[in-house]
Amino acid sequence: MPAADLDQLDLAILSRLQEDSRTIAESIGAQVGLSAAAVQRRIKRLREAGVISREVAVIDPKAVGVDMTFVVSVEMERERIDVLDAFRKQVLADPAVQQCYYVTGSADFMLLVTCRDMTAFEAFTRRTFFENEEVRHFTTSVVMDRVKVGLSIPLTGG
Amino acid sequence: MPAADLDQLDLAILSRLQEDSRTIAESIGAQVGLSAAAVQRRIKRLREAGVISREVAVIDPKAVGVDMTFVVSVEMERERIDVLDAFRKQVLADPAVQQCYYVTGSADFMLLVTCRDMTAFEAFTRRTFFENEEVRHFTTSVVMDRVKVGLSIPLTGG
DNA sequence: GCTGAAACTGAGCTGCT
DNA sequence: AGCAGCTCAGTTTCAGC
Repeated sequence: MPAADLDQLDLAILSRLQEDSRTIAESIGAQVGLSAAAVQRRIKRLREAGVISREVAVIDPKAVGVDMTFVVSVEMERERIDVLDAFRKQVLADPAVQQCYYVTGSADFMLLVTCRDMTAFEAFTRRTFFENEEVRHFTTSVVMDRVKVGLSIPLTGG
Repeated sequence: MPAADLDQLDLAILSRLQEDSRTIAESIGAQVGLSAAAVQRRIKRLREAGVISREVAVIDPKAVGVDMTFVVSVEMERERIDVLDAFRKQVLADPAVQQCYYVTGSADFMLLVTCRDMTAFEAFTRRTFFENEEVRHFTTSVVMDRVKVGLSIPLTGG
């Protein structure tokens, strides 16, 4: 859903909601100079237009005993559409894979993987890479610190 | 806030909320076999305990005219605490940086950067890398496809 | 068209059992 | 934990700009 025409008020509303989706409309309205009802109407439109694609709870990984994060770059044997699509489907179905990007450069895919422990990660590498003939090479980096974690979009400047 | 003691009901609730934080308690209760009030009480506890760290709106980048994503690996000149901390602060303050991880391996940091266009990305590389004496090397991969984008935590198995 | 005000609906909260 | 009532945010209606 590309290029909905958004004015400055919409951007201000989005900016607040991507920080905290539970912010009440009255608070946003007070900031941007709109009534609560007007803000809610805009939010509803933004949702229906797909500008707000979803609203999610972010869970502290440590609290649920998932404490390890890995950045994995993957190089496929051949860049064939069916091979790439098969890999896409595999990572989409794998709950350990938080994020997957198809990228230019020497690597084909960049993965962000979370696991309970090293054993779980080894199980992941086996099912994802070693048992896949089409994976030529993969490189793992262990995340020591999640310096910044977000899905926020830069709405101003950028 | 590590290792709150969560039972299967809590995990089921979290599982729903990290997909859609607007799911009403009654719907979750019907699924897990709890009253709406009980679900709401648990959600409140999960928030207060920090298990649910935040609730955010996910915005479609294309809808706001931000259409380019990059994966950037960064190698610092020296691994000194003050140098690393300074870089941390810089990326935390930069709205173009969605995610930043401090990692093991040849690279020191992995960044996920979103920009409106190539010009904006060039401006980012200048202010972040070229004007920073401590950055030895950086490698950019252009994201061609966001195969999977999420912050969800694998609550089962994993 | 989009706004603000007010009435309506519905979900979250709280006290009680 | 469940139930019932209360509270408050979101929704809809309406009139006005």
